[in-house]
Amino acid sequence: MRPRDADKERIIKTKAIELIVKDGFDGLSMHKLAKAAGVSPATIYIYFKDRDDLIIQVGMEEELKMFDATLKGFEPNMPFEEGMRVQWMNRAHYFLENPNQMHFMEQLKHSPYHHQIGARTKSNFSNIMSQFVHRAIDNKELIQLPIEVFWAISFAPLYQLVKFHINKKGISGSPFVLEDQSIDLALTIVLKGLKPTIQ
Amino acid sequence: MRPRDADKERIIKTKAIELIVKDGFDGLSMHKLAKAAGVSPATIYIYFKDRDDLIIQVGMEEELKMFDATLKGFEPNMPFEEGMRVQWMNRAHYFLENPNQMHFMEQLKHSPYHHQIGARTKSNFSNIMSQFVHRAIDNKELIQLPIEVFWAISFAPLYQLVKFHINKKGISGSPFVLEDQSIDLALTIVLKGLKPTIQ
DNA sequence: TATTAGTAAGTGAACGTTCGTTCACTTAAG
DNA sequence: CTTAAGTGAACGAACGTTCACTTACTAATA
Repeated sequence: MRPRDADKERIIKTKAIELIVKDGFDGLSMHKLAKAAGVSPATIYIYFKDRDDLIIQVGMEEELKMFDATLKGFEPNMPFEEGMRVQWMNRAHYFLENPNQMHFMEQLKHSPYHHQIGARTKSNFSNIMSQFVHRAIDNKELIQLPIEVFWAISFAPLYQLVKFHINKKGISGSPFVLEDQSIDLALTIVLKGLKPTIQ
Repeated sequence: MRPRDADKERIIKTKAIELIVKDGFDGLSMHKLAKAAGVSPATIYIYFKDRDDLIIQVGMEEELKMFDATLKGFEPNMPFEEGMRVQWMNRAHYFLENPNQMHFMEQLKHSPYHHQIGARTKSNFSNIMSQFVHRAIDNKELIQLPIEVFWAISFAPLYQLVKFHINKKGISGSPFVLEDQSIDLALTIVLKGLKPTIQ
């Protein structure tokens, strides 16, 4: 029997992300995707059940890739500040090197597809983060707070900075480039807010 | 001559937001919108040039409404902490009371339409914020930082918390409800990070 | 005040196009 | 030879938009 061409699935997924980033979910038609990937429309249906399945599979894969990149060199029992620094740098570099993926995931996150991608991919990751946070609180390296508040303060600023960078525009539309120096500054401020005051 | 029914435009815009929130930009078809609004498809084209124009007009209107709500009781020469508190509470309440609008704007912000909505609506707002920030820095109520870093740290956490609330899910998909207490805690942490350390 | 002419609001059906998906078929590798 | 990969053409449905038409209101006229 004839084996699958391993590249086909890869290029379909890649082009799907490109099309979505360029034109939104509106812009992802199976005909356009087929043309962009250099395959027949029917070929896409060998790899994916339908359009929704394609989007969800791509979304799940990208989410897992991002979690992987995020956790590189990270241990939940690391000292708080060190762990935060590893996470920030991992995320910052991954997103800056993969702007398409970042942009795609942000669109996905705010679309109705987000609900269908799931708990399964996130649960392992959030267990690790939960361990990290609770250990840091127990060690008095981090003030006591709900995990969502921790998350919002810890990472939302970084995501916002990366979004400014990817859009190449800051507030009011002025040109913006994210430098390591700004990442450092932002992380320092966040840590200052999160660490217990020494008494 | 026959005057326009003022309600028609209103209901078309409202239903457009509802449809986009429910099904994404994919889900906004002119036929579905017409049916939802109880008008003929052709009627929509009396008020809007085409589908893109509709989305952009709705987006601009919502952006202006949000800026308005945000700036209620706010003065750029307010003391830093007081100004921050006003902004946080304005935004929090506006979004919590208008979850559809919030959700719509977040989808818009991450879509290709965002680029077409404009500098014009944002520039006035960001001038005011810029004044506020620079005055606070001059007064040593706020450490020196680029406006984008300020923005990311100041407001991205609030937006993230509101998004958790609107999705009714926190990290790892566990149920989440945003309480005033968490908003206060988050703001306190943010302020602690942003204010100069007393020496 | 009653009538009417003028005009833009508003419509349902229809346009051509593009959509997601399938099918009958060919190709290539085990 | 068998089997699944891969195809181009074709399907009905839905898309954005327009058009010929009716409706309802204003304002001028009588």
